[in-house]
Amino acid sequence: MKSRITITDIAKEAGVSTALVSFVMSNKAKGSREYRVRPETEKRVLEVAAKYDYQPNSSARALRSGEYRTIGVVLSDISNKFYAEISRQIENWAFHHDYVVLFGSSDENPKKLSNVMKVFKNKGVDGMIIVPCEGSESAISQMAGSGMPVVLLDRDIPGAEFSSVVLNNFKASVIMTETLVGKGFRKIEMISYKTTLSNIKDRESGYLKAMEGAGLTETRIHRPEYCNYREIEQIVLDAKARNVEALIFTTYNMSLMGRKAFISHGLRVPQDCFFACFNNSDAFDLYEPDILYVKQPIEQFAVEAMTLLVKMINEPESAQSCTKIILQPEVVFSSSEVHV
Amino acid sequence: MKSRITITDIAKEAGVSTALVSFVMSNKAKGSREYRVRPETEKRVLEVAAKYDYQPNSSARALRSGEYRTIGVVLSDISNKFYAEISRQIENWAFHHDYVVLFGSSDENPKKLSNVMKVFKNKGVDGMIIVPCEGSESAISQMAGSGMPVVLLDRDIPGAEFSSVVLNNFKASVIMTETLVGKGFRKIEMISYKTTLSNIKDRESGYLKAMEGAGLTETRIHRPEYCNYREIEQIVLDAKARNVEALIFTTYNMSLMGRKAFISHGLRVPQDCFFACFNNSDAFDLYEPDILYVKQPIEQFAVEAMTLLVKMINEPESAQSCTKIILQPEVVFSSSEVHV
DNA sequence: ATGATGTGATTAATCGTTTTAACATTTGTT
DNA sequence: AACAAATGTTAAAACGATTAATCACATCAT
Repeated sequence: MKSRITITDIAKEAGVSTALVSFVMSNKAKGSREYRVRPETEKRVLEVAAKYDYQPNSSARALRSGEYRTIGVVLSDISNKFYAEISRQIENWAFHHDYVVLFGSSDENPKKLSNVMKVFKNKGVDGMIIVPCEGSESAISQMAGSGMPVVLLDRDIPGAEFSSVVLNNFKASVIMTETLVGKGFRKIEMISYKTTLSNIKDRESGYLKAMEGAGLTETRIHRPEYCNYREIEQIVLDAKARNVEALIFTTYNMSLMGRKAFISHGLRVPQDCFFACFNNSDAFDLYEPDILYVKQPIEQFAVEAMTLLVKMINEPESAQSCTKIILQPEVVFSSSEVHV
Repeated sequence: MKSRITITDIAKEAGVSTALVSFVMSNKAKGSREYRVRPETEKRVLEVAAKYDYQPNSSARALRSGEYRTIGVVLSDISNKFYAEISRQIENWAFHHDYVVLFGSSDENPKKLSNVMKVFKNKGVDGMIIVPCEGSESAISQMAGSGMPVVLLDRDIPGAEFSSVVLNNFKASVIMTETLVGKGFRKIEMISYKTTLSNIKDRESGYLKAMEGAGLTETRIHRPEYCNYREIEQIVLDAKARNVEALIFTTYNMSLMGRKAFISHGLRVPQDCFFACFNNSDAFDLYEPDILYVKQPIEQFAVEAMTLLVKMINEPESAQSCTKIILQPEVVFSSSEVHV
């Protein structure tokens, strides 16, 4: 039973000290004047390491150096398609940058979010990417305050000093509304919900701003109490009765329920009422080429967030100043393409 | 700048040795005769630990004990809805059992799968849950052979001695086919693809078996070369021309393309041709209450796999014998319910 | 009184790295 | 030639836990 081979084995076989092996393996400052290892020694060590497929023990490394090369990601729900896709991109980035990712879901529950963060911190992560939920500000604040690099994703907490990567939801909403106006619709309403989170609030103000800009004073934002199907259905039916020409749904789940209501009651797009939303779904692509939606730059979300986070990790002084990255939205019509 | 507090701090404050603190914290064999700590001492240690919110450093613990309390999960693609939902359940189970989960995607590429497994092993996981892909047998074999507990999920590799948790795909396919026969269809065909993976092969044999059982000799399994939309579309159109009464799609992606083809060419379900598949989609629920599909027991997948894996981790002797868990399928009609 | 047994707690080695400080050796400068 | 600076390399001390071995003491049967 040959057990795992260690740095000592390599050092012995290469005829050098463990320190040298460590220097070579973690080729810190390689190329700089600081890196002082004779090329032939380096070659010898590398050869031995390769021969035994030596990989430094990450626990030992983490224990000694305090670097984990692990990122914690807390989403509201990883089974939500949007977050699942972001997770995929984050994982991909991490894989290519020698990081490893822990995923957790908050269920939109601040207590759960706080617990998951604690578990991650305790487990040892160098930083966290968080999709904040309603009421999670203090927990996140505490975590960031304890020195943990944190980047908010998708949603920002207005007024709070966190680094974040979010879509320009305001602009997206403006473009979307203007597009609808451009198609000749005048009676446009929005279905949203009561929240303090930035992404939704920005979508609301974008709508109002664009309506005002178009000289349309008749605006309306519905904010159902529980956001369940019955409420959404009621709003849709009511809108139809009042001859609303277009409905904008601000969340993925509500837009799914909205589509269901449309279909159940035979509302056709675009003839009866136009349908616009902020996240695409297979369901829409498949059946309705005339839906307007915001194309989320999934990969960019992941890359920007990870890059920013890693920078904060590596340059603690930069971690103090908070950086807000705002991604450009793209508003498109459902492509009718099936992506597989 | 107060740094992380350690076991030594706790020991000092409680006036005991670090060993004692360790005993108390990891209350091994609590209750058994082995656990020899005076209750009042234990209480004192616990109080001090609570006071400082002490959490043992997991790197140090892992380094010394070899236990990571971390599971590696390698799926084909975490952004695939089915796997995203499984991930959610796995994460949930882990959270409640004090484990943490690393997720990775193989992209159905055995080389990538092998790399991700290596990264996970090197990072330190106690065991892995793997969705194998075509050609990954040797890599998984090697990993399992090196002593790493491994449980296959969703797909099994026929003939290989791996523990696994899979659906009874054969039975699902039989039920599905019988249901279609029961609805009066006789000309039923299947759209599958060339593979060695168990789940697909079982679906094929289930279909053939049920058809034979019903005395229907006219069977046909299509196996498109590249499984792209053009091929699927062609098969669907051809089937329509030949008055095929029902089509069974064996994979999620192909069923999406199939639906697309149905819709593009105005085929209605059930009037023109019936549609059956093995994974539900939002898209189907939303628009077609008459689709037949296999309801995958998502939570059971996760719970069974994790339970089995943890058992293998904790009882190395049991890890030798391979356990195959077969989950019961449920075949249902698209519910027309929107789940949010 | 003696040795055996049981109980509660401690000592110190160990896990596999990283990293600081020091040690040689070579090179460069005057 | 003498000393400084640069270049390679190493010894040894961490990092923060776990755990085998040991110890000190009390209890108890003989």
